[in-house]
Amino acid sequence: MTKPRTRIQQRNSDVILEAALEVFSAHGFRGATLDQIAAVAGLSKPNLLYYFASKEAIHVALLSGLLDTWLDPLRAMDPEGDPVAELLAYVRRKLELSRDYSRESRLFANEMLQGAPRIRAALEGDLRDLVQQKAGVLQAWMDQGRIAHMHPVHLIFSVWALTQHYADFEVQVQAVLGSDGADPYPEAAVYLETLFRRLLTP
Amino acid sequence: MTKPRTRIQQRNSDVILEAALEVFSAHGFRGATLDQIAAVAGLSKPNLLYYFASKEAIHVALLSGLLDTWLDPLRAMDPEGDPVAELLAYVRRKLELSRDYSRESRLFANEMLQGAPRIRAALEGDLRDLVQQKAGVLQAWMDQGRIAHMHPVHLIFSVWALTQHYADFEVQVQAVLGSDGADPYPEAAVYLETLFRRLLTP
DNA sequence: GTCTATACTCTGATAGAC
DNA sequence: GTCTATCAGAGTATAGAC
Repeated sequence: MTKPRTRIQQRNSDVILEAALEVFSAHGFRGATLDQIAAVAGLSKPNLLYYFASKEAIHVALLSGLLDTWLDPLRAMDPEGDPVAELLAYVRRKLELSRDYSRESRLFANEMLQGAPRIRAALEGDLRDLVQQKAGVLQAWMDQGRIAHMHPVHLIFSVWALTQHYADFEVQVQAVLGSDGADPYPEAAVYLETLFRRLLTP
Repeated sequence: MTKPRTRIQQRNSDVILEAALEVFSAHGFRGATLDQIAAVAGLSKPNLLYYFASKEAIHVALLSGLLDTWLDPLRAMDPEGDPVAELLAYVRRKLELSRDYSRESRLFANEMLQGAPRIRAALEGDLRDLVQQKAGVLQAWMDQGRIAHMHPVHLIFSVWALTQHYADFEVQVQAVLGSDGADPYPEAAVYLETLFRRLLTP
């Protein structure tokens, strides 16, 4: 990862990362080539390697920080708020992430499928800690009878699985929902709100 | 795809496909190399290419037929049976697939993430038709008041997303659920049965 | 900072002996 | 049918001019 100083350097760095996101998310790490990234970025291949030490370095730069963004909606879940409202807001924000950052979702999914070689430490550290902490919050809400009883960690998994599905399996969703290129997200938002409302009501 | 005649040919074909599944599911199509597959299969690289015309041919051989296996549990959902029981049985069988065929699940997920270049036709044909047909069955059950009202296609997506998550994001599930290498599937089975029971009850 | 040219490695596929 | 040896192409990274 480079440490850009000037505006031009910052801008080119950003252009490269944007192009790399496009290519890595669509083809995976090995499937992507520097030629493709350079073409999308509108730069020459050696110029990419002037800003980043290696292909691997570009990939790492993309992944680091992504997990944080990904977990922000969960972090935002307020123990002092209304349980059902907090959870529904979490689901809604997570679905918006899937819609607005679907490439990031697929990049992350690619990494998971391959055993998370580059971010396993973060999974077993920050991610695990945050989930366990929020699971405690959920458990307290259940004990107070404010939401229905269930395994709190699997409940969080459900939010992830159901929302990310629309980004990661976008092709399949489109193929099934029809020939028309209609946006499935409004329907999904309504559906998921209904699902979680029914699930959580004590 | 070769057409094996003798038992030895059949057996080597199977050994190659098993090795290829192992490697492709862990690294994706481009990430996998014939050297790796040959090593796992215990054969030489040219010998692989005696049985299959190319790397691509091995991959296609794996994918074709996989979709069928994957959809069998949905096909088995009986319009004449008890709605809630049929759906819960579907969820249970799908979760068992995730547990017993997690590599196949990841192979499939890899293909989806990259836009399903090799099976898009099947998605827009057989898959779409089956889902639409079963969505009709679900809709009828809802109209009869036997299960709660919701979007039937998204309901099917939910089954897929929730069950496949345990195979595709296995690393993350393990990382979060703990240091102990405990099997998350029994818990998941109980959790998902509760979830769908609550969701479906009118 | 950016480019052209190129070195070098990896990998899919083939040739040909046995 | 299976192997060793090898080719040809792709792809990462570097050298060096401008």
